[in-house]
Amino acid sequence: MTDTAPRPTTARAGRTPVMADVARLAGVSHQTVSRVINGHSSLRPATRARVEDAIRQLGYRPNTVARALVTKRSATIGVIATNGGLWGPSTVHRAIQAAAREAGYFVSSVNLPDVTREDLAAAVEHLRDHNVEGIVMIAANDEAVDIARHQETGGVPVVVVEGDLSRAPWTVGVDQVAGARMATEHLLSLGHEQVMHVAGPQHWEEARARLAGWRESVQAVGLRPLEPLLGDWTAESGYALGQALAKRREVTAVFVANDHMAIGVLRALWEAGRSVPDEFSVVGFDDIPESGFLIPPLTTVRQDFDAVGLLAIETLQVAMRPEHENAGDHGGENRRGRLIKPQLVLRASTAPVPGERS
Amino acid sequence: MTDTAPRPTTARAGRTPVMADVARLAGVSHQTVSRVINGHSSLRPATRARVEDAIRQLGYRPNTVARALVTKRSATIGVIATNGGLWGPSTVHRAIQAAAREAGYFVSSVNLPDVTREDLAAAVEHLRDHNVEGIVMIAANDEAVDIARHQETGGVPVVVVEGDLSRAPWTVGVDQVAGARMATEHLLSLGHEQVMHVAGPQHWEEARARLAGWRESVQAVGLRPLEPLLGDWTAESGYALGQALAKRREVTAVFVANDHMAIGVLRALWEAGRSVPDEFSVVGFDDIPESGFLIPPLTTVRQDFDAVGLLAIETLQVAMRPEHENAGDHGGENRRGRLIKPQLVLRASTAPVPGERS
DNA sequence: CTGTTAGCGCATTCAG
DNA sequence: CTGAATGCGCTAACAG
Repeated sequence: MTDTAPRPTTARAGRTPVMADVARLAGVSHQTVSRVINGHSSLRPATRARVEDAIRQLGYRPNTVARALVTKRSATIGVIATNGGLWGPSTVHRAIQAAAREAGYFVSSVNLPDVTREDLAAAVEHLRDHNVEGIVMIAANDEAVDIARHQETGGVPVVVVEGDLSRAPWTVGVDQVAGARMATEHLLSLGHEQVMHVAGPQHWEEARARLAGWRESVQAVGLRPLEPLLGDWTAESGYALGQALAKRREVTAVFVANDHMAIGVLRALWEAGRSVPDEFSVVGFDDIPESGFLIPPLTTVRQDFDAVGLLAIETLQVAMRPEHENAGDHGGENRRGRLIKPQLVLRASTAPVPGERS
Repeated sequence: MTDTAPRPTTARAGRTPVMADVARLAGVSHQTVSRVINGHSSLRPATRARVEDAIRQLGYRPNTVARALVTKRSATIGVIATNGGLWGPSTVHRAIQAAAREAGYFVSSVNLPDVTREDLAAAVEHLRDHNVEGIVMIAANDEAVDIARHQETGGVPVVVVEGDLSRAPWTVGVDQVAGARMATEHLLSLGHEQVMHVAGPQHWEEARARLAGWRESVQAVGLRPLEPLLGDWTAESGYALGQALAKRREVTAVFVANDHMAIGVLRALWEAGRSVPDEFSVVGFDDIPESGFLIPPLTTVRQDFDAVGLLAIETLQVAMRPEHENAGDHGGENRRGRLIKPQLVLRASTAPVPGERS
């Protein structure tokens, strides 16, 4: 910017060195430098050493932007997060970042406050503009999955993180239905005659899956499922729903769709004087770090988010391979996905129904 | 990739259109296209309209990578988060993303699991490689601030988010000391003879600032501060420390450095049979969404993270202006920063000391 | 007001 | 095994 007299035959001081500077110092052409950087095999060890020396001396670092311009690759993947700071999605996000770094990818994230179709589309465009090689969508609501399914990404492969393999060609996640069943069956096995469900917002696939798992389990023992209570993932909604729940003396057990809502439920039950677990059993979902320290410590379903992150990146790498370029076109034939099994964590918020010994 | 016969005079089908394609369609030079895209003023409305039409027809989108190569700007800012999923930093992170988008920036984030000097340096390099125009560091521990202070960023301005203006040239954050004082003074005003402090990890500036605020307040009323209990931000550590705390009958009030630890403290107190707030008062810090639904609802200090995010981006934009290029060289002369005042949220976990009417 | 000429920093043909 | 040309898609001077 400020050089008025460029000196073409020598590295200009104070400027970040470019490949040509290295070449000059090593006494080779700039292609040769390019070759050692990209680990080309056919190079005399001596020249390679000279070049590497020069690189070190100059503190040269390849310009990723220039490289991306010519290769049309960027070694970066995009992440679209559509969560509002929820613990689960945030944790997955971090796990994905870590896994991506491990795999040598840079990651660019877009956090969407609202999850309208337009915002989502804009995020994809944004990421495409930056030449991302693949995209991971976290906490996909229905709109997000639509975009992924319809391949409205200009050929950029998308891996969706959710608990239903049937909606997008590439999916990874935790088996939500299985988790919900574990929770519900645990409650049932304790002798509870009915198990209520405090559900998450039904435009989230995870919420629907947990509800489905609960319903299946209840029906499996010949019961007619109660009308579920619908929350929005927050402790506040859990509290409101918990107040209603506390009044229904015939109910003695509830499976709450996440731990945050469970906190609200616990509070409402406590306020109403219904002792947990003596009179009432509660199971959550997520195993947030605080769950073991609530009053009482919460029995819940743990999801291995690190595994999800790893799996997401692995899957994306497969999806990015050229032979899968049109994975979406096969209407599901080409589907690949894997769900991780969750785990029930037993704590003090569940107990046999009063007056029973199960 | 697969075109074997490029047709130089016409837009190749199936390829994403470039500027030249638009120019051809509009019957102008590609430079003119560049001008309408960059909102140049001197353009005949007619030509501009023709070009815009062509852009729309072709669905043309400028190639950001190519643009970045020549302008050395990228319209993206980097965010380095060194939190392990803590609620505060994560929330700030989202707020920053939102504010950056609003300001027209793309953001690339790097989440560091470990916060070693090397990792931090690597993250900075990573971001520089991608031509970020500025960097925001969240939840800076001491190593992070060192890097920012010593300008080891190759000229890329860095804004640090923390509660101490004196450590880095550009800082934004919440006034931690003020928040801690509000919490402690509230407890003192309730008539408690002593206020204990459960502190965060002392290599975090926030933790030290909250401790300092507590200590100041205690000393201000002529008391000798007790030896603080040191935790690590987690509910688990809060629980362990809370157990020790419960045994000390002379203590009736505690200011806990964050809400997560406070959850553990609440649980330990409850287990030990020390009723909150009747026998014991507890104040937290953060106001996580669950705080109002704990047993009992937690009195705490709320930080306006959205404001922090906005301020961070504003500050970064100032720092990125050319005249500030060497802000770090002035050894503090050039310092700019602003702290946002926190707010005490009164709930049910605090009450006058037993047998008093304050 | 618009077109022409360069060149950003690199990888990719092709020659030797 | 290495070097010389060519161009990725765009913006920045300069002309006109």
